[in-house]
Amino acid sequence: MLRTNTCGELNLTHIGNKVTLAGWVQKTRNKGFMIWVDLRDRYGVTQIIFDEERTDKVMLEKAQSLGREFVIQVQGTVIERVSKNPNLSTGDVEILAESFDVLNPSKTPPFTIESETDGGEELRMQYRYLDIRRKPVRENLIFRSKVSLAIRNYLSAHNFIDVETPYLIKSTPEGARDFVVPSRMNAGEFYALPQSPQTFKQLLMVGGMDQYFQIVKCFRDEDLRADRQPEFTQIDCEMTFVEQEDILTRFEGLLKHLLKEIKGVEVFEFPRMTYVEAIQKYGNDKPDIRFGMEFAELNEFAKGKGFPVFDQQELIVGIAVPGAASYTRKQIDKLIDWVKRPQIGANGLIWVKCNEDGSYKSSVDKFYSQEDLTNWAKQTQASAGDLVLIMAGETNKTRGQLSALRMELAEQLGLRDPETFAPLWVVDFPLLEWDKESKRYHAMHHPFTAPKPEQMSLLATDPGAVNANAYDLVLNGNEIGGGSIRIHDAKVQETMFDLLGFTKEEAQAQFGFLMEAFQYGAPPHGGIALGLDRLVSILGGQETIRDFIAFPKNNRGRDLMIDAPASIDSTQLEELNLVLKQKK
RNA sequence: GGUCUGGUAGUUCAGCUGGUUAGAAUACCUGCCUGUCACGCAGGGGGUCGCGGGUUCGAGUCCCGUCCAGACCGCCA
Repeated sequence: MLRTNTCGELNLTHIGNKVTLAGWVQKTRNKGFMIWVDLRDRYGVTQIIFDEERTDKVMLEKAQSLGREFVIQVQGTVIERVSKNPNLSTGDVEILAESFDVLNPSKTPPFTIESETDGGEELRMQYRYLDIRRKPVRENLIFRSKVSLAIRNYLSAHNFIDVETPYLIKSTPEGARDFVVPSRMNAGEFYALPQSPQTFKQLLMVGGMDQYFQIVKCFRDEDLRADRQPEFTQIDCEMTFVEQEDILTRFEGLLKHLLKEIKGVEVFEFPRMTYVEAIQKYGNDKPDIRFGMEFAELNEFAKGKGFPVFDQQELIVGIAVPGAASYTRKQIDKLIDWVKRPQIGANGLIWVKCNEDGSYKSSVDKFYSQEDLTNWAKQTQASAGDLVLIMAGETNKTRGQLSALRMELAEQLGLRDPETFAPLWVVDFPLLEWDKESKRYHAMHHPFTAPKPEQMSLLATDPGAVNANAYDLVLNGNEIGGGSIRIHDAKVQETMFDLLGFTKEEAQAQFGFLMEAFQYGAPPHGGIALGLDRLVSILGGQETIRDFIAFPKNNRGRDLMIDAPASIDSTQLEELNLVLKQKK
């Protein structure tokens, strides 16, 4: 071993010990008569001291040349500090250096290796190995490892078996765009990287594995966001002989376990909300319920009073913003500008101030009486001092816009406390979704999702009205997981493919293996997949997942460090049968 | 595919309605400093203002194009 101790463990109990430490030079402080070196490793920082009285002259001089991020090995004695540093776990002691070696010098790093670095995003990604030396990133990765272990422990304790499924599989047109891998040995043919191990985990159930899990990379070739990477990690699970309730209970248990183990937070039973309710009350299917501001539909209280802007609209809907009645004209105008931005695309915003004296002041006083405004306030559950904000327009669009406004206001008002955890289940998703562009139904979840058994007959008459045994786990306004009870009957699966516009031949070509498997005693089964990156970042109190991934890609899918993707040479292309060979 | 924001010293940024030699902080280098820990003090080096074109007597600043980065919409079963 090149060291006897780490840089994070020495304290007063080690006084007098001869130790050898190895690590990176975080910083040197040179007073001439004395040089302090902060030596850093994964475990912490320990101060090394060289001084003109106790240190050999040659060594003192050599210590002057130590630069940031040099890797050194130091031998010395643990001594008590004259002036201690309470901010450091090792702050009571220091190492009086007796000898040291530079194991490897370092160029001056392009940004400071500090918690509050001066480096921008792009540079940090380009030199990610330096970025990972920084405490926040390092701790995020350690945190992820802890969460991951807690998940394995919980699932193992509940009899789940970890099984690996293949990465080189077959492309299917449903769902996200696939990443594709050319096959050298099968000219002109391609593998696809899995968007999820969906069919394989179902086949594991047919194979009698009973309860499966895998913490697994999945790949989707779609545009990225702060919380979306082209390759991401899922906690993929499937259970046999279960109903929806069994899965909700088990995975509610998992999240409770994580919150308790990792955050020390006790959460009681998760609320359940239907998809329809979520859309009506929050304008989206992943509501943040850490705060109120629920939607109130005001059609019957606002139409027919001679205000033309409202009269012609499909939906009039409002929210009460707590304590915002004191907003100035300027502040309100800023909100109106915000919703009018092309990203939101609203026409405007009607406001009502609920004054402390019980009166109302609004932007539409010309059209509405105090009584009307009282009704609006009542519907939105506004109390004195609140500001009611109202939007109107086409139903889906308006809900989406108000939902964006609700989140923005909550952000501004500090209602999105990262250390508060408000999980819930959203249930009863529609089975199918009508796609205007392709003029056909799409599976809302995926094509293997089972319809509600009692609605089976509707499948033939009114498929759009059928709900699925599908559910999402939502945490603080983020979808962190989703799943369903699956179809295990070959005939039902065939009907489903038919509804989704597959011909018999297409269904057979793409999913024949699955429908065949269903004919050999496939058991009822269902499952769920949770996004690990997102879950970890939310538990870690952050919005972007990138700093919980060791080597993430940027918003164009590039790895700035290794500079991928990159072109490949013509020999490789030829081998893969991607270009025609030149005749010689 | 679209909308928006940004690109100026190693780095993070400032630079007004276009006007002499483009600044600050930090990092880096040198010197000083008897207990530092965001050390302090004095000094120094460091710039093709992303790239290309245009307008102008004059462009970091205005216009067009382009590249790069970030956020969002579409997309993500």
